[in-house]
Amino acid sequence: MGITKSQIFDQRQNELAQFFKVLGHPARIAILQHISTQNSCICNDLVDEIGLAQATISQHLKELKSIGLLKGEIEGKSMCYCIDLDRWNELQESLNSFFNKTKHNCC
Amino acid sequence: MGITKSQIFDQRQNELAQFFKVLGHPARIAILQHISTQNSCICNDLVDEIGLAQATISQHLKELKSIGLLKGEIEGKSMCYCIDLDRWNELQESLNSFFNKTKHNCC
DNA sequence: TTTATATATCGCAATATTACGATAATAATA
DNA sequence: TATTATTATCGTAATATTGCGATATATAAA
Repeated sequence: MGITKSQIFDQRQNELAQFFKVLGHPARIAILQHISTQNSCICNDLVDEIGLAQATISQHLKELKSIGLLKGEIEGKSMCYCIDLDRWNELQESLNSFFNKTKHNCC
Repeated sequence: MGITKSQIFDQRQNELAQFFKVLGHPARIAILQHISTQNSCICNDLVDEIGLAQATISQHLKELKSIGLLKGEIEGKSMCYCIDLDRWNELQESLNSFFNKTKHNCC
């Protein structure tokens, strides 16, 4: 197997899980943290900073883009990757909503 | 490869990522949601409710236990799995702290 | 135009995850 | 004690993820 049975869950559950999944890698956490400490955010910095190969960083950036957390603009010969603040806040709310709705104590 | 280079990240980054990773599967989201709607929380219910095999549910429960989100007590011949509310709140705070510290706009 | 720089994508190998049937372990019940 | 019910674990197959070198692409600079 190895394939997640997405069809037995609803869209909200799949989306929420996908979002958590993308954040579920230390390199992607580190990338977000590094970007947030900078005023300019260029991929090349990340390769030196994080210590993974350029191809690997590029792949992680792609996943962060896939859930809308990063937006990238071409700036000269490099890319300017930044956190999309609207999406960031939206996801934080979405996630807090899950936490607040789900918490329950029975034991 | 396929192996995450945890050693190049700090403990906080690895922990945070691990936490996100465990929540990054729709079955585990569904399990938490289902448990939170019940006063008694028994694994056997989950198998019918979620639609995955008993062995699979048991595996997912184990992962949720691994980050402390669930606590289980033996109750007769079945298990009572519940959300550990202290840990739940702790993780929610930890996660909000990450979101609040990391958000930044440069573009 | 040529060269250098920056990023994305492809292809692959190693490892991890997901799912499940079979079976073990444990406790209640007949 | 034998049976039934519930959950955990083992073994395995299918698929996904991680990471990287090689290469393609695109822009700036020489």
